[in-house]
Amino acid sequence: MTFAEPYSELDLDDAQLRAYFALMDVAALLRHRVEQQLREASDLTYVQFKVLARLGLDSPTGSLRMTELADEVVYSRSGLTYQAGQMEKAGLVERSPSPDDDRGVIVTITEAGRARLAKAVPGHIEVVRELLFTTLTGADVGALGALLEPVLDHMRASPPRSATPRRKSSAPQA
Amino acid sequence: MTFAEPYSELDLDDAQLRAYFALMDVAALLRHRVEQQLREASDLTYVQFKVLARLGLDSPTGSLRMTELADEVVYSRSGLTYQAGQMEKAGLVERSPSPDDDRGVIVTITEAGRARLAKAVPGHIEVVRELLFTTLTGADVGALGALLEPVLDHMRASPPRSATPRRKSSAPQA
DNA sequence: ACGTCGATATTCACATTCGAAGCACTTCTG
DNA sequence: CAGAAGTGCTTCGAATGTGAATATCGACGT
Repeated sequence: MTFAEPYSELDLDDAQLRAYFALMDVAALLRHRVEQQLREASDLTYVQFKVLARLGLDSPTGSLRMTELADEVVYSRSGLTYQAGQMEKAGLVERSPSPDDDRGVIVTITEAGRARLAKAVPGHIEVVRELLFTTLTGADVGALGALLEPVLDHMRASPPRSATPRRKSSAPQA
Repeated sequence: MTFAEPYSELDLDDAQLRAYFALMDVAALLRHRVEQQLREASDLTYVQFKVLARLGLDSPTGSLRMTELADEVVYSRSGLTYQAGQMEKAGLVERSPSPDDDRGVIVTITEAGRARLAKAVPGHIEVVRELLFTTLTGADVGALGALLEPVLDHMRASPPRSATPRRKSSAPQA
């Protein structure tokens, strides 16, 4: 895959293309495999796993607001509403109105949710270790993280989009 | 997010967790932004863009078999059938029976498809450059590719799954 | 206090994807 | 060559995710 030729100024060089494709493909494949493993071993989606992990491992109280979860796990509010519904039906989480803010909803992991999470974690880790880390040395892993974390910060900081600032277009005609 | 505590043996160390999450989050965010940009600028999906790029830039003849495309772009045959249908309806590709193999189908990019691709490429590159490459030096880019490509090879080589080889289970009692 | 604006969550219609089943053709085997 | 097994693609049903529209509530200025 080469975007070459007619776009000289805008082109990405070969190393950039390789890095870009490798990144996207590795992540997509890894996610696909992880998803399979979770489905078979614990009947969970990757998204559901992330929700449970966030609630059960990172939150002292075991609960978080819908919005906060949505921003981390999915790219739309409605997507989380759907998943929260599914997981509530399955008894993995509970929804309750926020005490401070009457329009807020707080999601809390249940005991069953914690159990499911505990059941899922080892297999999940196993897949990640096998697929992602067997070919990487300890130094590689450190380097990879060091390379990607600034990128992540940059992405989170940059505005979602709108107004692609085309260089010195004094007045966009129509 | 820490998978720590009760899974000592199976745990991932901190550097591994950070690399794993950074990788997944960077890829997910990048894909989301790219998808937005493509949608707005050229009314294409990421998947559709990949199909057009593969056909229009990598293939001398501008055509490939369904299966080949499916393996690269999506994780199921039916998924590609759907997209091929959409793109054919939009006039971006054509489907014709394979000469060698009467059950095979060959997808070919049309002139309109090439035009759409040409229209989409610069903006796509712009987003990738801005989001992924502004914080990386030339050396970083090389390192990232060098780190990830072996991983990709490893993943593609390892069997999709089935029979999780549990160490020395002499006979699976079914 | 009132009205406006922004934020929160949900509902709805729609698009995309997957897996299983089915069809048509090819290849292998006897 | 005939039957069996395998391939390539499509159809179908179900699951998931998104954005737009909606309803409710909080914050703020007048």
